[in-house]
Amino acid sequence: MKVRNQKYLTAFGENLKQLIDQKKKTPEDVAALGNIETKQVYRVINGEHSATLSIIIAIATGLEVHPKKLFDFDID
Amino acid sequence: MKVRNQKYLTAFGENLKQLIDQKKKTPEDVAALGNIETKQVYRVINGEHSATLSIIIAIATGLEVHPKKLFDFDID
DNA sequence: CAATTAATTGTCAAAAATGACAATTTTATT
DNA sequence: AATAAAATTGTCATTTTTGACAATTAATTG
Repeated sequence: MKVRNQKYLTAFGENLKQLIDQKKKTPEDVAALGNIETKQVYRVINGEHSATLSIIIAIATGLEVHPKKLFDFDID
Repeated sequence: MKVRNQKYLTAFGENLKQLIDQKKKTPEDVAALGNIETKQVYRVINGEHSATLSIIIAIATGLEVHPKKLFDFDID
């Protein structure tokens, strides 16, 4: 992965994890509803990958939240 | 490109274009400030690619807007 | 309208993300 | 503690994005 903004990716993953918990879902639930691999969800949670827009939208779909919710946090 | 959600990518690009105009910037300005290639910005505007989170964040940086602004629109 | 500059797109190698399944680790149950 | 089930991570081939620069098209100026 291009380490352009690892800090942001980590924060993004933490926020995603919180949202999943708040929704009382599991990464598997999200993946199933979003039609992607479970591993992709974990990769994003862990900040391992700079996920593509397609995956991000799929996760929002699987989470049943508006995509902007995934970005509704601040760093530093 | 994986054609998982071309419709969304197109809408995302249109929204981005509007934001750039509103900010009275050019794709080149955004790219320069975000430290990415100008072509990347055009690719996203045109919905050609499912851009990575890194690129999306770089664009938000270059635009000087909060990343969630890039997702603040609805489809259909 | 020619010439110069700015804006946008093409190309392709290199790098990175995705998908599919296996493997491992963790958690729950007895 | 052992077993079974669930949750999380590893691997690697395939597909896709990114970066760098060239090439083209559009806009502006003289």
